[in-house]
Amino acid sequence: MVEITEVFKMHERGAFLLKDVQVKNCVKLIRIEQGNMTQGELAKMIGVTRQTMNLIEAQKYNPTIKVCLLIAAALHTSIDKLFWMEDEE
Amino acid sequence: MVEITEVFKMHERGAFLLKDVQVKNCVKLIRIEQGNMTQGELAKMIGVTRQTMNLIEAQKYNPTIKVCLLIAAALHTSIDKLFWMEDEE
DNA sequence: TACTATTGTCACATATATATTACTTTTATA
DNA sequence: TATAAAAGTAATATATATGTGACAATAGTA
Repeated sequence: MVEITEVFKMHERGAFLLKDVQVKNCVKLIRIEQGNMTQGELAKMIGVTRQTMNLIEAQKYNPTIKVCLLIAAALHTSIDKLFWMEDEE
Repeated sequence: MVEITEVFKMHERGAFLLKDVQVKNCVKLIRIEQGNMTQGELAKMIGVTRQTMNLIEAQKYNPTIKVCLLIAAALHTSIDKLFWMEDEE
């Protein structure tokens, strides 16, 4: 896992971070911990489909900040604890 | 401004939050405070266009978590400090 | 005032987040 | 084991985030 300060140094070297960085999340872990709700329940709470929630948990989507804020609220946590950046590969 | 706990109570009442909630941010304020860089400079650092950064600061876009994480890193802060939810209207 | 940098904005094109429907695979539980 | 619930996934459609190019409006500065 790359620290934010480390990622910041990357672009100081001139890299275009948007393409070099990959977003990870622990939504599934926290969903199970927090009340053990299902993907479908969480999805319904925030107003997206179960399939969308599935893809977000599988880290195949780059969700919008709106959806992320709603997930964080539903799981009683913060975005900073749910999503972070890693190096590509 | 609506507290996260308050927003959470909304969906406990059965609301579909995705359509009822609106995302606000203070990117422009923090960009000026943090080294007084321009929209164009910030955009280049994270690899989006100046126009995209302009629309994000004007709160006309619902940016992806990836872009938000990069903005937070570039501005030496966290997503939780840059983005929050408010009631529609 | 004049000149320049910065910001705002528009029209159009493209990529992708999300929805919908349906099906298979896995997990839990009787 | 058998059955159902949950999760994974695929195809297709739609909405929208983002890119590109251009130009107007604003702010800063000589």
